[in-house]
Amino acid sequence: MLNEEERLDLVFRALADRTRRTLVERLLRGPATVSELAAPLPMTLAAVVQHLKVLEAAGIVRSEKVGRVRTCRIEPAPLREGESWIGDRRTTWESRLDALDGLLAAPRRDAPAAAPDTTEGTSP
Amino acid sequence: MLNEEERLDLVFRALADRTRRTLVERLLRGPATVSELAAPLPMTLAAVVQHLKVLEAAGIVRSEKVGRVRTCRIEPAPLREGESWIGDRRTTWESRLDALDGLLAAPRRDAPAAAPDTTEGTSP
DNA sequence: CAGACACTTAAGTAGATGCTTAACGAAGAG
DNA sequence: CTCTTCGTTAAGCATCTACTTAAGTGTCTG
Repeated sequence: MLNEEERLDLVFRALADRTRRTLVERLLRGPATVSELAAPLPMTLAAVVQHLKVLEAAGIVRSEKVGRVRTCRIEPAPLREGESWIGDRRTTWESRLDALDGLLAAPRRDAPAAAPDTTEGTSP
Repeated sequence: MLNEEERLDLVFRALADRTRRTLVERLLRGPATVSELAAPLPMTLAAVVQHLKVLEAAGIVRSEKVGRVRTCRIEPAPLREGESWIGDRRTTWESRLDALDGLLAAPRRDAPAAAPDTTEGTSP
């Protein structure tokens, strides 16, 4: 199985291509066959199949073949994982800013005066 | 200037690498110089500089040189843009599922019976 | 000034990506 | 059974990526 870092690699890499994002948006409206997905796109069906493999490797798309037709649908969990990774970090960032704000807005006499910059800096 | 699609390409591509995600996490704790960022990583400083260029191209990191030292910090807006792209799509997906749920849970006699599958499908 | 320091840039390389064409396999339709 | 349709697979190709080493450029420091 894949660990979290590997899954994030695959999810972000999958989303880092306009064609693949277009495929995702199409699939949000409902399942579709490979041909249906390829039809509006300015490339060969073979190329679309390759993009779908990238999305499947990331777990974003699941597909099933019936007869000669493969039907694809979205699997939302990996998208949620990518969204959360960013969201968690953004939250960290924002609460760090709030903490700094607090320090600047209500400086206490008994606390050390505000440092010139932020939290970090390699100590000598 | 970059349009939205190009910005998303750059943001997701920037996040699709474990080393760059590590750099982002380090910078969330506060600004850091190039050497500080490179120190814990198992690669040359030159490689780290190249990763930082990718992050800067995506707008995720901003940096400023004072004397011979370049200090880097996070710029949260592009992260938010990536997060929103995913979030908006996930919301679409979830409300689509809710709508389907509603149809299945409370089928009305005066409405057409539930279709075998979901919304879409190329009509004959 | 000399030398260390903090990058910067350039060139090279192995491997991945995003496509194409082309040949094939298997399922339905006439 | 033949012909299309739907998809798969392989090969090839130009480009991009993630590094490396090596040779700079400016900036402090003693």
